[in-house]
Amino acid sequence: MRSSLAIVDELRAQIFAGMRAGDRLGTEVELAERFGVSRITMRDAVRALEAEGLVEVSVGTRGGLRVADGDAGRATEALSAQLYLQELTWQELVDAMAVLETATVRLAAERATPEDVVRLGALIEHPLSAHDADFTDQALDFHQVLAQIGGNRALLAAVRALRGAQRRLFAADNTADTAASVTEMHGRIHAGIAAGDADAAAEAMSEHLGRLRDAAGRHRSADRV
Amino acid sequence: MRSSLAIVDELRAQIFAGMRAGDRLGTEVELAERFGVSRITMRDAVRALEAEGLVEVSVGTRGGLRVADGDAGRATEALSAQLYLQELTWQELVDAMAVLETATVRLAAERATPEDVVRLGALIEHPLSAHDADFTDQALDFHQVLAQIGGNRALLAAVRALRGAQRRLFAADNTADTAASVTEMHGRIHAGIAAGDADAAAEAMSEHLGRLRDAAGRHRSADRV
DNA sequence: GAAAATTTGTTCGTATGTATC
DNA sequence: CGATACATACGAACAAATTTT
Repeated sequence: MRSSLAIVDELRAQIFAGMRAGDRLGTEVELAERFGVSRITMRDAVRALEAEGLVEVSVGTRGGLRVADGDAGRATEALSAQLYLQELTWQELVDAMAVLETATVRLAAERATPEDVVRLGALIEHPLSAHDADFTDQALDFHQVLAQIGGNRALLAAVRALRGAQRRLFAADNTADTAASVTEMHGRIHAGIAAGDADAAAEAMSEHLGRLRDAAGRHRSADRV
Repeated sequence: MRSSLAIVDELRAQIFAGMRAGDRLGTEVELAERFGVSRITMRDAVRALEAEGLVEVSVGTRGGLRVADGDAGRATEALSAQLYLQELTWQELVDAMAVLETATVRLAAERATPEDVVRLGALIEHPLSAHDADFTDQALDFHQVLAQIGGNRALLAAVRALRGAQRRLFAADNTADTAASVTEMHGRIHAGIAAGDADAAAEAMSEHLGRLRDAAGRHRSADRV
């Protein structure tokens, strides 16, 4: 058994037992001494904690380890990678999208500022064509910004975590038809958000997802994504 | 800039460019040579990839780095920690729960096997009292098993990711009244699942969440969890 | 702005534990 | 059981970055 794992567990527990973002944990050398290991072993633990997004490391005087201020980005990417590796079924993915996206689009419609409307609009202003490499990413950005505008960080993280699986799926399924449909539906969703009409936006989202489900889902509902 | 970070990025990209669980990435020494760094620097990258749950490391002949088979558990815990550190608002948490739990309870009602019903029932058979240290954990287990039965791994991961924030919140809000309400509502949800009645189960869940919202939410809707 | 102090980043060499054949 | 391949772990040292003086 690797001794750095025990250190990771102990420091994680320490953080959860009341520490807050920004609190100091000490330097590599101090911690190595405290746990009675070499600096190399301590570094193993530090890298793991850092990758988990739990600590931040800085060099120089007053540097060392600090409790990270929550940035779910890294952890969300890791979860996204896991869902990708787990090879979600098409069914699981569209179901999860339906649940999350109809919720975030309603929140977004209720809370969008004029700046938000502009930011969202920028993502549909210059629609890409189906064979453009960035097409899928731009479309996914639209949904992510929607979740951002919704303002619920837990739901935003969930939407982001789907990205890995979505990319694999949608990139494999890019026809001119679906691209046109996506562009049209995003436009209607944007209009609903701009008008502050949650029902209209949710209705457009629902139709958008329904089309995605029909277009590719018919012949692969049991397939892995 | 740390060179191990570039290595992490490159290997992550390589994994996403078509590799699958179990595929070999090489040994530490091979990879260190390939990237032109020392073994220690390579180890930094390995620890980070491992903490992200992307690779698995084994010793001995035929050992080295392999692409991990997706186990979302680790990444989900990391995300849970992040949402904890971000200090979600009470509002964000109950909204996210409402979205996720009403979806998973419906799926569970549709798909539960007799064994699932028994497993879920075991969690409400011996209700704990409010001052019991495990009360909150048992209640959260109930929701988690519900999501498991639902069979959607993306939604299950999202439900699990809320756990850190939920624990902090509910543990601080344990009165005998809420405990009684939780026990009663879980019982009704279980009955709905057992009967395969998605509407009844969803209705009970909705009331359950509504009570939680009312009970503690009145005086702290803007508070951090 | 320059020098000093602090701390991580990186390297080499070496020894040990562990899994596979 | 022995040989091999591999990660784990240690110590000493220098380079690079950052903050304080």
